[in-house]
Amino acid sequence: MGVRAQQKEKTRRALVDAAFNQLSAERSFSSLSLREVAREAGIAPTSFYRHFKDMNELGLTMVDEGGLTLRQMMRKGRQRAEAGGSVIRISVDTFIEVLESNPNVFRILLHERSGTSAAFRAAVEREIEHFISELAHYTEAQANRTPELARAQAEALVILVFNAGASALDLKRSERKALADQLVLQLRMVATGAEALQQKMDNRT
Amino acid sequence: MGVRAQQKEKTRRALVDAAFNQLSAERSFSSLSLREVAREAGIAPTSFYRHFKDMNELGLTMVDEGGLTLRQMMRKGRQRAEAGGSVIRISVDTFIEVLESNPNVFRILLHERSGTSAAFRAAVEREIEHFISELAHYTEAQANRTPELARAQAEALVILVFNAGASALDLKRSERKALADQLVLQLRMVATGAEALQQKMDNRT
DNA sequence: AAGTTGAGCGTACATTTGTACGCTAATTTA
DNA sequence: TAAATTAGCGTACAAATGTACGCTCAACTT
Repeated sequence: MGVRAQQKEKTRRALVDAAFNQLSAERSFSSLSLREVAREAGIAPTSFYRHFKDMNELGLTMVDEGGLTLRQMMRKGRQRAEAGGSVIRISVDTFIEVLESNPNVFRILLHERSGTSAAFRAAVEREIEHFISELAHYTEAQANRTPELARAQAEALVILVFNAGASALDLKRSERKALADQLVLQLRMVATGAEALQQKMDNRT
Repeated sequence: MGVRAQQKEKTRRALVDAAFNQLSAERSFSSLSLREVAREAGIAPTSFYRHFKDMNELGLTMVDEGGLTLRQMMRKGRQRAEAGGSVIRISVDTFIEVLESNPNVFRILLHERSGTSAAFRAAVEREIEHFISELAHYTEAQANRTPELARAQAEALVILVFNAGASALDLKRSERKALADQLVLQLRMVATGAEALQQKMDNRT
């Protein structure tokens, strides 16, 4: 890669990072202005356009990138689970850790999921869908579920986890422990219930 | 109430209604400007302040009012369920109807739940909490659950329902049917799972 | 009847925003 | 080496926003 392309990439990163850094509990992506992001990245407002068509394009980039980061981290955590122990417990703990080290990635996904732009909502849904289908395949193989049931189960699990994540963002570290415990209980409910429904169906035939 | 107070109340309503009417899939509350709302309500921008300290105060009013509306409608629907039939199925159908006739009430709750203002998030959480505790009490009595388990179950149910609601807002009527079916399945999972966990606990003693 | 209150208005202003346009200077290409 | 490309900048402008201020006049109070 030439010197020029390298520098361009660097500036682009600066923009993405600037945007991520400006996110907080009080500041959503859609409340950021192009000028603010450019200012934080240390470039002139008009230079922004050399990298993104508009703020929307930057936001979609962030969603994609964020979703990828999250999935990579969760996958790493899953390897821990293979060493033995409760899959649910370990996954929840991993999730909380991921959440704590990437709160802003999480925030943009959560907020734009119910956001004002169809493109954003679709992008977030796509990321969540990745989680769901990974999990559904896992469960289908592991627990011998009907595809339909596996899908419904996986979706329920992911939704509960994400929602707990949203709550966790507003909690102190000490309160997060209780939240995690309650989440584990709920996930067990779903898993147990899915198992029971599956057996009922199997016995019918 | 005097003529004067009556007129004031009327204008206040016009403001609240104007704000609700401007909400849509493409327009969130936080993207509304004070001037837009005033314009739609047919008053001068500066007159807005005779009714609300700022847009924040208007928004909180809308959340409270919206939550109340939703709960009243769901309660009415529950009476239908008492006539017999699956509680879950009837509740889900009621919910979809409520959603369809009040999409904007729903939108503001969903969006501000992950919003940028702590006051908003707290207000929405309060409304959701109402749903959860109503349901938890119902389950505790009906199905003889531990308070802890009843709470976890109720929370899981409400979260799944709200999330399905968020998805439903983006769907055509025909696709909503499938969504409702999947939701029913998930709710049954939780209910069945909770029952199984409860029995396991009971047998331990 | 006289005085007070307050809802609604119009004017005004400082800020912030997105973006069009044309320039510069360094890198890349030929 | 000469020509072409392009990242980044500065200037400029129209549009929109929140809100301060002071006025009016109908409704209420005394």
